[in-house]
Parts: sequence; structure tokens; C-alpha cells
Amino acid sequence: MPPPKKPKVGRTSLEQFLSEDERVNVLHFGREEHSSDGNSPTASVEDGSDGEVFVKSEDSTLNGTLKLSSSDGHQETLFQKLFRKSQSIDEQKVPGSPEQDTPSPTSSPSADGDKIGAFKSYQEHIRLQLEQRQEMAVKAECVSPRQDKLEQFRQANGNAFEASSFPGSKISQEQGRLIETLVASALASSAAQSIIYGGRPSHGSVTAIASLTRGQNTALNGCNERSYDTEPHDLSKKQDNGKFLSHRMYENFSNVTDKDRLQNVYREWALKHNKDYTFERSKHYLEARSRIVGLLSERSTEGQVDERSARILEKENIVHPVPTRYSNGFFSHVGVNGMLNGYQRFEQSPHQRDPVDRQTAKTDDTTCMISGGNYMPVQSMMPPASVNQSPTSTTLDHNDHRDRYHPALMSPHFLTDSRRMKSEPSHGSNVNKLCQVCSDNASGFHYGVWSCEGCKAFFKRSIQGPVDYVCPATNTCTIDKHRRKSCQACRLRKCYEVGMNKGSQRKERKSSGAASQSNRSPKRPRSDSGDLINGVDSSPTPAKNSRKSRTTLIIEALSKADLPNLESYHNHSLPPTREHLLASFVKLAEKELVFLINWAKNVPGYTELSLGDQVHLIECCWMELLLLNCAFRSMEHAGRRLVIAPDLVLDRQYWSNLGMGDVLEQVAAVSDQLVQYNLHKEELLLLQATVLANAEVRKLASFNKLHEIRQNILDSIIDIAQKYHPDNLKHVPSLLLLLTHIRQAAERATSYFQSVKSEGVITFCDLLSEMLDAQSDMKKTQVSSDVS
DNA sequence: ATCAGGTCACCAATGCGT
DNA sequence: AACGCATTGGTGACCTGA
Ligand SMILES: [Zn+2]
Ligand SMILES: [Zn+2]
Repeated sequence: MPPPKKPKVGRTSLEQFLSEDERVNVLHFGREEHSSDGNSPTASVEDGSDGEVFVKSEDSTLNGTLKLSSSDGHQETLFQKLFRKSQSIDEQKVPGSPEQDTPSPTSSPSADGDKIGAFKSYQEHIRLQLEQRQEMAVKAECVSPRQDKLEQFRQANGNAFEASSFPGSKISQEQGRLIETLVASALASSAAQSIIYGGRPSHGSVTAIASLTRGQNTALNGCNERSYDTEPHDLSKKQDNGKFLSHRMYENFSNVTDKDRLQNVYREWALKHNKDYTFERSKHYLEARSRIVGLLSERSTEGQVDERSARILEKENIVHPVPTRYSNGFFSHVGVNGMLNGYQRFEQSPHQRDPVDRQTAKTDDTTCMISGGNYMPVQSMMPPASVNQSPTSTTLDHNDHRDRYHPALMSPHFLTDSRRMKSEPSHGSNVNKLCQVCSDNASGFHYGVWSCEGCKAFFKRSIQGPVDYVCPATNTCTIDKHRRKSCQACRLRKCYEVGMNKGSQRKERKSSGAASQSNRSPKRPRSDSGDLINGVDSSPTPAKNSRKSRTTLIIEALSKADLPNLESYHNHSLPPTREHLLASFVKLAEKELVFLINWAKNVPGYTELSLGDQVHLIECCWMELLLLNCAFRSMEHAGRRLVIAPDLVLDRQYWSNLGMGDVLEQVAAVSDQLVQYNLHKEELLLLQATVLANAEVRKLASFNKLHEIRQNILDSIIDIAQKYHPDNLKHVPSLLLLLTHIRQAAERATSYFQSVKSEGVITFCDLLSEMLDAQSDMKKTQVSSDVS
């Protein structure tokens, strides 16, 4: 028996994803309604004497970090332009914020002076602030702090913006469009940083950036009739519980231990004195992420990433941990009695899995636990190191060999099931065609893919009835002719991965057969196109045409990997309590995650990023993508219902049952906006890709590549918007603005998941746990590496 | 001819009784 | 513990109809 898995105790909630800076900032934001004295040491957006708006901060390094974090250095300038006061952000003015009540470490003892003294005084400064805010929060009432704050700000500054605000203003349409675009990009970037820095090693810029976000949003409120807000939904509806981010964060923050606090403070301080800070990962980064690495490393249809990841894995000597326990819920739908022929229930006897399908069955005395390696073929890209040699494993079931063959003894004789000899496909057109799922001989073009009878039937069953497959290993099982029965989950995943689709019919395939060489139609529905477009760098062609065609290729690639709408199999006979809903929710999230990771591999260029970067991006944005998809699915309900899954549509009244009512409100509001923008499916695909490509702004190892990907996707978005919304110049920026809300919602949701996980009531599967732990792990390692 | 969907022999796994 | 038997449910070759 595998040892029971220790529940990983993480930090409990939002604090997990907020840097000290951001906490402080938001806390302060919440506080200001009560103390309008403006005695604010944190950064905030304020109007200057003549309508000028600038960012002030306690932090003298603010401007430096802003520059550092905005990759091209344009945003500050653009932001200034937005408010027509190009001189507004004055580098000299910012640090010396006159309201500062405590000297900041950078303003008094300089970096070259007594650093320890500086640190201590800064530490003390933070401590005082914390105490102050704790007091303030106790006094705080159940009023939406930000709403008041915004209203206050609006009243104070409305005129300044209205003077030349759009619409119906003196500003030309082009100017208006430009401003919108700039705001959108600035927002997207700042929000990106907010979440990233929030969950990870903090950075001095986050305060300013968070403020920028809010400031811009608020400013926009004054400018734009669409009335964007820091909340896309009606804040007045939320006054009843009054649990806004700031308050909740305060609650969580006040639980941070002194040790954590000091660590954060030190980290912050260290970072502030290191302007050349670059984003680095621990060398054990990938080790702690075996599952996502496994998924990312799995042989894709194009098989590009595999050699590299294999090398990395080998170098890092990654051993896939044995999955110890899975949520019982995952098996609750496996048949009436939980019986599962050919796929033994893992929770009961993982070691009894069909020995035929084990690559390493010959080591059955030591290796019988299921691990990713067990299912890897020798020629698999997964290195041998991934085979778990856990001594804790039990023995294989030898009684069940019967007519089975040993993989090591594979021979044509063994490979043929004598009882069920398949008659060879006689028709000439299918000859040479292999099943794209299992490489058996394809019997035809089924569900949009060349596939064998078995995979066709398997997919048919999967889309017909409720299925709830869970991979007992690491979602990296090899699916081939002989092992396709080993793991239903991976088989189904592979089906989707190669493009199987219920609705897909073969259309323009007239001249099948021998004519395959001659008609090189640009629409290559299958894998060969993947290889072409996965390299974003296209051959030198006329710019316009290549961009157009690139858009087509990108959209084709994204469509091919489109995320399926997975069923939740929520038991509707159970009362819609928090636990039951959450259990289904979490279960669904894990399944979606698997598809998500495979989806990402189809984003053109993604697999060319370093493996570490791939992991990092996914970790940053997985929840965003899930929520964005949810918003899209829910479009037909106009914000009143959320389609968590096709079989789980939640009415608004139940949203709070999940304990994340605010998150769902946000998602629903975004969904509603998507309806207004008449979002097309192709646009969604590109937005998803945008979220992924924009998940990190700091210099990753593959920074240039990522930048290139991002640019290409943005080009495509613009192209598509012109196609579907030629009249609406604001369409693209509007969509990008919505992403900021999605990011915020995702931030909240992730935090909430984290706290749910730490409660221990609901079992989180390993992949999800890994994702949730990623932030805190990275935080820790970063802190230690910073300190050292 | 092609393909989605149905059919059913076959098989593995399990539980129960002897 | 070993065995036979019944039951359940996944698999895939084959069938059917559009
Ligand atoms: Zn197949
Ligand atoms: Zn699997």
C-alpha cells in the first residue's frame, strides 16, 4: 500500500497570490474610504493640482521597476499621453511623496550605505503600517470600500476627464481608438504583473502597477460610457455581504505569521536593492512539477518538444512520483458497481493492472506501482529515469496472464489476437492509413480523424454516455495498438488531441486515395499542418499576405486543439451544498487541466519555448483559461447562469454556495459582455492564446520567442476583428479589457482553491495540487535564492 | 463508396457459493 | 485457497442505413 498522502498545507488564501506590496496597496485602498486624509504611504493614483494625474508611491524604485517590467518601455509614456500630461510621472517627484509618514528604506539609508540598518528601518516601517491597518480594518464596516473609493475618485476627478473625454468629445476617433488601445494594453500588462508578482517573489513595481490598473480603470470610468470598473459587474449587488477583495485580503493578511511577514519584507527589500533582478527559476523547478512536465513532454502529434524535454528531464533526473491516492469522487461514475473491465480501479489495486500493458512488467518484483514510466515504450521520449522504482510497491498479479503476452516477448504471433482476427481493409484508399490515436490500421475517417474501428467505437462510447476516465498514472500513458486499452483517460485525451470531434464530418475530401499527393490544398486538416505552423517564423513572403495566411494557420491550429466541453457528472440528486458543488468543480477542473495543457501545445510556437517557460506560463494562466471558457460557454445565458459544464449549469442563486460567488459574478459579467461584443468562436480561440502568451511579462528564457508569439496572436486578433467587427474599432481593446477581469477572477479563484485545499475536506488530485502548490513553492525557492 | 451509429460475441474483472 | 458460476461492463469486428 502506498503511504497515505500527506495533505500539503499551503498558505490559506489570497495571501498566497499577493505580494506584500499588493496586499498593502489593496488594503490601503480599502482603508481610504475611512481615512480621507490622504495620508497614504502606498502608491495610488491621484489628481494633481491642474488635473494632472500621476502615480505616486512610497517607493523610490518605482519608476525603475516600472521600466524594468514593461518590456518595451513604452507604457509609461503612453499612459502619460492618455492623460495629456506628458510630464506627469516625474521620476523625481514620485519618491518624495510628501505624505510619507515613515522614511522609506531607499530614501534614507541608501543602497550603498548601511543595508542592514536600512532593512531594519524598513522592516519597522512595514510593521507599523501593518499594525495601523489592522486597527483600521477592525473599524471597517461592511461597505464596499472600493465602490466608495471609486465614487470618491470619480467625483473628484470627473471633470478633469470630461473636459476632453470620449465619446462625443474633441478627441478624434483615431485618438480615441489609440487611447483605448493603449489603456487596454497597459491594463493587460499591469494586470499580468499583478497576478504574477502577486503569486511569486514580489517586486517593487507591483504596488505601482496595481495602482495603475485601478487608476486607469477608474480613469476610464470617467472617460468611457461603457463604464468599465475594477469590477465588471454591478458592485451595488455585492454590498450585502460586503466581502470584497480588500476585506478578505485583510482577513487573510492578518493571519500571516510574523515569520512570513518578515520573510516577505526581507524579500521585498532585497529586491528593491537589486535593480538587475531577473526572473530565474530554481534548478529544482521542474522536479516539483512532474505532472505538468509529463503532460508537456508527452509526444505530441508533432513531436517537437520531446527530445528537448527528454534531455531536460534526464538532466534534472526527474523521477515521476507515484500517484498515491486519488479522489474517490473520480471513480464514482465508473459503472454501477465501480467495475471497470480492463481498467482496474486504481484506488483498490493499482498494482493489479493488466501486466500486458506494462512496459516494465519484467521488473514486476520491484516495479508495479503505476508511474508514467511504466507505460512508456522503450523508444518513448520519456527517459528511463522516469520509471519509478519505488521499493514500496507490491507484486504484480501473475495469475492473470492467460492469453496475454509479455511486452518483452512481443512478436507478430503474439500481437495477433487469434480469436478476433481482423479482416484487412481491402479498399485501396485506406491502405497505409494508420489510426492517429493508436497507430493501428485505420478503418476510415471517423469523427474527423483517420482511426481504427476500436478507437472509433471507443470515442463513440465516450461521447455517448457519461464517462469518467481518470489516468491512474500521470496522464502520459502511451497509446498504441497494444496499449490503447491500458488507460481510457489517456486514450480519450489522445482522441481529442488528434482532433476527434463529434460534429466533425469529412467535407472537402473528394479525391481520396492516390490523389493525395497531387492536391496540395492549403487546408490540411491534420498533423502535417501542425508542423508547419508550430514554427511561427514563417518564410519570407509579402507581409500582408503572410500575415493573413498566418492568421488562418494560427486559427486552424487553435481550432484543431479546441478544448472540449467536458461533462462534470455532477450528481444532481445531492443537495447543492458547497462541498458537493466544489467536489464536482474541482474534479472538472482537473480534467480540464489535462486538456488545457495539451491545448497549449498547439498554440503556435509554444512548444518552442523552453520547457520551464512552458510550465511557467501554464501555471500562471490555467485558471484564467478555465474561467474564460466558462464565460464563453455561458454566453447564451446572458450572465444569469454559468455553464460550469454542459451538465452543470448553475443559476445565480447557487453561485455563492460554492463559496466563490464573487468570482462567478465576475465570470458571468464577463460572459455578458462577451455577448454584447458578439464574440466569435475564432476570437475566443485567439483570446485563449493571448492569455497564455501574455501570462508572463518578465524575461523568461524564451523571452524573444514569447514576444514573437504574442505579436503574432495580436496580429491575428486584429485581423479577425476586422473580419467580424469591421465597424467597431474598439472591439479588440474591449476584449483585452475583459481579460483583466478574467485575470482578477482567476486570481481570486486560485486563492480560493488553495484555501479549500488546505481545508482538506475535498481531495485535490495531484495535477491540480501541483498547480496550486506551484506558486508557493516557487515563492519559497525564490526567497531562498534571493537571500543567498 | 463512405461514415455515424448500432449490434453482439468476446473478454476481464468481480462477487458469491461450494 | 481454489474453483466454478453469474453478472457487469468495456472492446472492437461487423452490420445497417443515410
Ligand atoms: Zn486506434
Ligand atoms: Zn493514462
